[in-house]
Amino acid sequence: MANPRKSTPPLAAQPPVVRRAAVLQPGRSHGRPTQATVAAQAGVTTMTVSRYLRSPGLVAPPTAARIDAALIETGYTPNKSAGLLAGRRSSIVAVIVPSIANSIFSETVQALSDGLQAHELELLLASTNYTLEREEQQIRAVLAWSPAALVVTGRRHTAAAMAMMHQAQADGTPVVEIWDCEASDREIVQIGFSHTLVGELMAQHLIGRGCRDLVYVDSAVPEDFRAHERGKAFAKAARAARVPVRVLQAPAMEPMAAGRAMLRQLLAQGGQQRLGMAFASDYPAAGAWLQAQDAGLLVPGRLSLLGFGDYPIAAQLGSGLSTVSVDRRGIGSVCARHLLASLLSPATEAVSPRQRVMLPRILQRGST
Amino acid sequence: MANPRKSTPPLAAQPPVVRRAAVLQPGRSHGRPTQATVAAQAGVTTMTVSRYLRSPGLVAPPTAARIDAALIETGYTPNKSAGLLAGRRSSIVAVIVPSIANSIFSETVQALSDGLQAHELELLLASTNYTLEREEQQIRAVLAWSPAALVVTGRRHTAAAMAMMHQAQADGTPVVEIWDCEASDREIVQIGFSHTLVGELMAQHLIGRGCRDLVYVDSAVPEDFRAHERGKAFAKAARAARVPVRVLQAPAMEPMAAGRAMLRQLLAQGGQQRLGMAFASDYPAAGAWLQAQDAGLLVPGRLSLLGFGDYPIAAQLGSGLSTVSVDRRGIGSVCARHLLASLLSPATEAVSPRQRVMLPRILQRGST
DNA sequence: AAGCAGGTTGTTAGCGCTAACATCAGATGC
DNA sequence: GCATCTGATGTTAGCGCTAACAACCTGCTT
Repeated sequence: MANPRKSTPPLAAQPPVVRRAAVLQPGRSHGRPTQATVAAQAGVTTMTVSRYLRSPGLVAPPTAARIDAALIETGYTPNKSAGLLAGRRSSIVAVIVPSIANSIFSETVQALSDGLQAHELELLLASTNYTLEREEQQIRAVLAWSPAALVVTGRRHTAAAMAMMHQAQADGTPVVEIWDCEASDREIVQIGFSHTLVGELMAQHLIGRGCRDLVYVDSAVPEDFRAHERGKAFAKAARAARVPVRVLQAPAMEPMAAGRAMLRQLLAQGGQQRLGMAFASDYPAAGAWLQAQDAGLLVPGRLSLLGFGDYPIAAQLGSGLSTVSVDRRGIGSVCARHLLASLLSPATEAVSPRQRVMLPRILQRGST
Repeated sequence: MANPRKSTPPLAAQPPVVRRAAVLQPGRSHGRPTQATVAAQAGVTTMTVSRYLRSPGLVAPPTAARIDAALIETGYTPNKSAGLLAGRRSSIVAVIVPSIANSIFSETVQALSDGLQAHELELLLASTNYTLEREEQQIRAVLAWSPAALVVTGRRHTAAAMAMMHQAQADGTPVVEIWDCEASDREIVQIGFSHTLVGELMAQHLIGRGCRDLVYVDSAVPEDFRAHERGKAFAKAARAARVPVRVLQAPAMEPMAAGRAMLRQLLAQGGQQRLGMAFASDYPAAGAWLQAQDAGLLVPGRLSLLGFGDYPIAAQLGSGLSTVSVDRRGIGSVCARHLLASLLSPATEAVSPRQRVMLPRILQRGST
């Protein structure tokens, strides 16, 4: 196979420096340096480069030094797609939340991200805008990246989404549902808390504080199932205690403004009983608190306000807004730990508890 | 090469149904159905399946129908890694923000995500926790996925990060800096606003409202360069107008609480001039507003408060908190549009404006 | 009847990387 | 001195998909 022409310069003649543009075929390559570029530079084969990158201990120190130099000189960046395709080891964790902007989830995502970063896992984030249909699409889309794990929000999904989740789990991909913890007949790990329990606690607290007319101000978002579920449990618990209760849907506007509007509306209707209002989140509750203050209403005398989420604002309003504290960051960090554990030892995954229940707590402050 | 043994069953003998588990080699395949599975089921080659998936118009209707059926029956999920490797067409947009939890960025990310979703682009999100070093790592990590585009926050980066960004851009990957718009000698597209201008506007506004003692309450985060920059410009503008000015760093605590603490501290120091406080964001400003109210301080008589960001809370506090409105969602949607445009026609990218400047506006409300 | 356009499908090769095995020198044991 | 082992590197073959092109089959022209 040697070139017959004598005048051909010997192949061994070291070219000065292997440059970026020196692509072999102009065809399909995109010009970025690959392991082959590095290998040529270091005078080894790609396998040795690959080996060095993944387990440096396996290559001899002098070779390692040459590869190191070549890595720097070429400015090599690994190609994860190729690595994933060849090695079937993914470093992506797919996370699907209803909303990125909503701080209720973003803190959980942040904690999850923090927990995974140390282990070189990256986040593929998708939002559903509170739509099951969109969630199904997003699950389908992220699964195409063969993620190392899949994290979804809540326990309600379309049938197709459910099927994909089970399929993924059967294929060995850990699947976790966060922010909910209820139905336990399924095989999906859940990390969160019971929204039914939250609703009950909220009702009990307001009743215990002497409220004799209860209102739950529900989320205006149709597919915010968890808020609705809290409302349902709230109403049920109130009825069980024979306290009049209404579940009202907040108007579809900015949450704090919606809280103000709801209180205005209720006050316009009159009623002399001690009113207890529970909200789907602290924001409308804070709005109502500000509205009550502007109206000179006695809180918690005439009106008790109870939020949900323990956002910073709740602690800052006057003597404080009572609320339900749920460990938003905790869900993310527990999830991260769970994923790391089951990725490291897939066998134990089936054994580990199917649910990680976090306990919501009522934080009583000045508003109740 | 034919098998010499006569008794070998003919290879052409059609197996009843190609099932999931029927992998050819037990070796490296992971069992998920591939285009080959679908192709076998539909009686065509993988190329036809691939073609159908990407441009259905190119395959004959009867074939299309068979492939469709096979797709459903096998439950095929594409493998994006393989597609990316073979086709060099990425559907990932990498976004790097200082913090996911911070709603200042999450709304931008949400808008960006919304803008990209219609075009089947997905988000690879990474957060730097306000560290340039971490940002560099994250850029390196996301580039390994050959993203279709790279979005980073701000214009300050490590030298290595900068080099990677320029390299990526040279390789044809659009790179955008969001949330800043200042240095224009570089080749990176910027979408945002001038934080210097914001600082000047804030100072001018407070001076114009009669404040004769100015304070800028700066972010406690060391690498929140943009907040510092607003503070610097604020101080400079105040000095130019010969108004006494201080730049104080907020204590490292929850932002609203920090705002309260700062006001307490300032009041303890005395001073009778009309005090004008500007904040790095609406949250500490809101904290100070609540603190002023608790202390019975006359706002805006004795004290003027000016926030930044126009968060919902600013509009809800009593007669309103004056603030600087910046189009957080707008940055994301403009960025999405820009990316889509330059991905569709890479040629025009160089021609298009290097900066998309958004204008901050002072929203005067009850607090100034 | 040969040729040719146009639509449909197949063949080949390779994207960049890694698993599994093969190779080969040098060190060790008996 | 020869088998054996060990450590370092190379070879081969693919992961699942797609670009480029080749092949084929109509139907239609000349």
